Amino acid sequence: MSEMLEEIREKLSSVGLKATQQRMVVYQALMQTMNQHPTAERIFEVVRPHNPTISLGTVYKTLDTFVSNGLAGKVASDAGFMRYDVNMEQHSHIYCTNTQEIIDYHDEGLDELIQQYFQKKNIKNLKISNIHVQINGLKEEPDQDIEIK
Amino acid sequence: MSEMLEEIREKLSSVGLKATQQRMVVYQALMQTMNQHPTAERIFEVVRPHNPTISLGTVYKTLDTFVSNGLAGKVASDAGFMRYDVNMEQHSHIYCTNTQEIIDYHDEGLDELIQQYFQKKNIKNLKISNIHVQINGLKEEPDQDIEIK
DNA sequence: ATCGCTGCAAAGGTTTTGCAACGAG
DNA sequence: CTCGTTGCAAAACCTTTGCAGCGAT
Repeated sequence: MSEMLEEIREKLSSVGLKATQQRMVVYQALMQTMNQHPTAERIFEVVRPHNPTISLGTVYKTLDTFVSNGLAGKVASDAGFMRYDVNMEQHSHIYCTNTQEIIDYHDEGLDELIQQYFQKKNIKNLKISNIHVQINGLKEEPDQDIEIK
Repeated sequence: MSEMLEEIREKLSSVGLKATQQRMVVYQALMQTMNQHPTAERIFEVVRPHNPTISLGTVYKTLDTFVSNGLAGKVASDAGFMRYDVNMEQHSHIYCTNTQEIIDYHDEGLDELIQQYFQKKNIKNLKISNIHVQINGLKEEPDQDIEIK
């Protein structure tokens, strides 16, 4: 079977976690639904059909385990529930007001620009760990993707 | 008494809302605690002593009314509850990892810089409505304020 | 064999809702 | 007077917790 399973297994053991069935499938589901920035419930829906005995509580626990071990991120959505993200690289988000999508946006040029801006500014008593840009907007053609050149 | 009450009354009627006692005091509390980005519960605590009959449910309803009428903003905190903000000008937030504070940060230079950056970039199918910068960091001296020159 | 993980169900905390009584315009 | 607003309590919602049994190392 795919070497992806092996990769996940390694990822888990690299942070000292047992490679249980549940963790394997939750991690896979996170990867599959990465661009949806899924909720715990969503992961549960994805995983359940092929793993009928997994419980929602376990999904929550598993996701939190990933977060504490740096394998995933967790962000509060404005609708009041949590969304998870396996994309651990520095990146920003584009929120589509009309389609409700959250699109990952990685742009080194922008990151550098902002870093430099703050270096020039003289900020006392704040050690900046990271900066996150949230772009709100709407798709003019909801059915089509956003193109960035 | 202060002309502030009159200002609030006007603000309410300008969006077509009745100036009830409860709305008046909730709005005042929002202003008083502006820099704390209060939760509904916090507003309730502030308001309750002087208004012993107001209920938490009313605070929630009132805050939501303000949000739908553009009188306040609502943001999900990473701890899983909502925080409210009467500062309706375009502004960014500094999150202090150690003190849990959320500090308003308004910087036209930064806003312009980012606007220009995106104008130069050629983005198709996205109409940007606004951009919000979230700066995460920690205070080196938790007891003292952050200074930005 | 051990110790951590899972599943279940119950509890927790925040926010919403339904409805009768109230009050601002 | 009228219709929107309030207060209360119950419900809804998402997430966490406790614990007995299970399973990965």
